[in-house]
Formats: sequence, C-alpha cells, structure tokens
Amino acid sequence: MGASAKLDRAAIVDAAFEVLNDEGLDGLSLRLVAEQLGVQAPALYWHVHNKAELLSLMAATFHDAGKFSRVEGATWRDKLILAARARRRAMLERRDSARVCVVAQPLHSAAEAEPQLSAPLLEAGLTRRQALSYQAAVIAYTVGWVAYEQSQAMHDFLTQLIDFDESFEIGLRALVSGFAEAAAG
Amino acid sequence: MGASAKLDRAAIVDAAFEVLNDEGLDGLSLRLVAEQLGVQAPALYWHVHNKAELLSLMAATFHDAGKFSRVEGATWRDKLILAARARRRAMLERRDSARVCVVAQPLHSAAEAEPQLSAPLLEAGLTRRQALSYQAAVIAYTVGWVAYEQSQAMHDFLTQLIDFDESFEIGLRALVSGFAEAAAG
DNA sequence: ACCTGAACACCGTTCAAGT
DNA sequence: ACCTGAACACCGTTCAAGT
Repeated sequence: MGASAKLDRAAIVDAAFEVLNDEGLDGLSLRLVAEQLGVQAPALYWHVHNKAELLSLMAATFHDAGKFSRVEGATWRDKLILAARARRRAMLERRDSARVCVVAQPLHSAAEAEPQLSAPLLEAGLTRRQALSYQAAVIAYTVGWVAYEQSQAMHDFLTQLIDFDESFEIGLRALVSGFAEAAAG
Repeated sequence: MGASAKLDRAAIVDAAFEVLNDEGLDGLSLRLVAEQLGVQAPALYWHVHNKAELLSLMAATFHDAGKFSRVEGATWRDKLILAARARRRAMLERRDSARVCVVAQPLHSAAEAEPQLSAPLLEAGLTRRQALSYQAAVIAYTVGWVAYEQSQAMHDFLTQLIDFDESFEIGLRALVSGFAEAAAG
C-alpha cells in the first residue's frame, strides 16, 4: 500500500506509527508495517534488529520530545514542568503512546542518555541524585497519566467528571513544587 | 505440569501470575497458562472471555491492593500516601506488573469502581473533582514509577545512583503535599 | 456443565536464494 | 547491499465433539 520512498529506519518508524494509529498496539505487527511500506516483512530485518527494537525507536520519539528546551532564566522547576508538558503533548498526538513507552525497553543503556538529561538541572544547582530523582518522578507521573488518559474506558468515564488538562497540571505543579531545594539530602 | 485443584477464574489468574514471573509479559500465553494447570488452552475459554479479560483480572489484583485501608484519624493526605505505598508494594512482588496494568483495559466501567474509591476522600472534605484528580495523579505516579523500576535497563543503571524506595517517597510526598486543601477550585 | 482435538488465521523470526 | 519466498514454531480463538 506504499508509494515506496526509501526504506530506512526513519521510514519504518513512520510506517509503524501509521499502523499504530490505525490498529492500536495490539494490531501493530511487522507484517502490517511492511505492507504499509509496500515491502515484505523480512525486509525490515535488514534495518531493524527485531520488533522490540522498533518499539524502542518509537518510544524514543516521545523521549526526545521530553527533552529540556533551552529557556533563558528558567528555574529547574520551570524546566521540569515545560519538559513534562512537551512530553505529554507529543504523546497525546498518537494512539497508545503510553503503552508503547511502558512496553518498550530503553534503547540506550540509559547511562548514555543520562548526562544530557540531567545537565540542565545540575546547572541550576541540584545534586546529581536530586536531578535524577526529580526527573524520574516527573517522567513517571507523565507517562502514567497519559496511560490513563488513553485508556478508552477510563477516558469515557473520567472525561465528564474532570478536565484532563487541568488535572494533569494540578498534579504536575503539586509534584514539582513539593521537591526540596538544592540543599536538602 | 499442574496437580489440578479446580479450574476457575482464581486458579487461572494464579497460574497466569506463575507464568508471568517465569516468562515475563512477552512470554505470557494462554497455552502456557493452560499447561501450568494441566489442561488444554481452549478449556480456559469456559471461564474467561479472552486473554484481554485475563489481563484485566490480573491488573485488578494490584488495583485492589491500592484500596484505602481504614485507618482511624488519617487525613486524606495520609490515606493517599498509604494507598500508594500499598499499591507499589503489591506490584513489586510480581514481575512486569506495571506493564500488565498499562496494557490491560479496566474491568469495571470505572463508573462502578469509583464510589468506593473516592468515598474515603470525600469524607475528609474534598470535593468529588478534587478526590478524582488527586487519586488519578497518585495512581499515575505510582504505576509510572514502578514501570521504570521494573524496566531492566533502567533498573541496572539507576540502582547505583538513586535509592528507589527513597526516591519514590520523595516524589510521593512532594505530590501529595502539593495538593490544595478542600476549599480551592 | 466442562473439557479435548483439530483447525484457522495470524504472528515474529530465520535463511537460502535472488538481484 | 538489500530484498523476496518459503518455512518454522508459536500465537489467540473457534467449534464440533466428547463426557
């Protein structure tokens, strides 16, 4: 079904997101991704190790969206909040993105990604432990929240009782404002 | 492989957790669950609609563990914190529990489960909206956190930099202490 | 009522073989 | 280097048939 442009990792990830939006995570198969690209399933294995790696690449998309934007004069609390909002926004653009994030195993050993991740918080005076803890908490909250937001049954029910945007903000602000300042252990 | 006791939903869920611990979510198949019970796979369909329902039943286990315990004189903040700790503790007892929670679709339309869920918070004077928002935030944080905690690569890396128990507590307390008191909108 | 056996459509993945 | 065709072991699920 694909006007073939060129088969590489980027094209495969794009096609995978297409299938994900159409079929959901349960229906995401390499065969459908291949069909989307006008190619046979085994062809994908030339570019990608296996389905697990494809899922990791997809998850990395949202991870990238949650990177700190370089905002002048922003406190570390501001940075955490902006990054969380960006991550949620990117995730809400695609179906089942939270499921993808939780199911996928991280690409880089996390050891590689970490320096770049925590640098902006260290600049602001936090210890390494604080930076990692706070960041882990914010990411966990965000991904967990979107998981509920994207769960059909949950959504149908909660949508008439709470405002998702507003409630996400309440939790996010509560979380970040509750973190201790640089001095604490 | 099963000394057959009696085949019912409870036995099937137990067997499924056994398989989950041995094989992880990827390896959790109805055929293996059936084998664990000394029975053929189609037999399960008499007791359970399909695999999705089985996953929902498994997720409900953790959901039950996160119910409010009736503690005298506990504030709503105390209640939220105790419930979150209990949920995390129950989840950490089994492999891939966070993945199960996120992949599974809720059993009850959530409309049924809700009254019992928010009652203890309403007693303490919160509005319904507040109760739902705060609870959703705490659950999202907890499930999201455990997801990272159970991710092998994340764990291996983070375990030498932060203390999971301590960091979970930091985020949890920050979150709950940041929620506004009963009056706010 | 409850379970088996056989089958169906569909997976992820491998691998020889083509170009 | 990059893709196809055919195959393997394994799925979830259905359904007639047994007891």
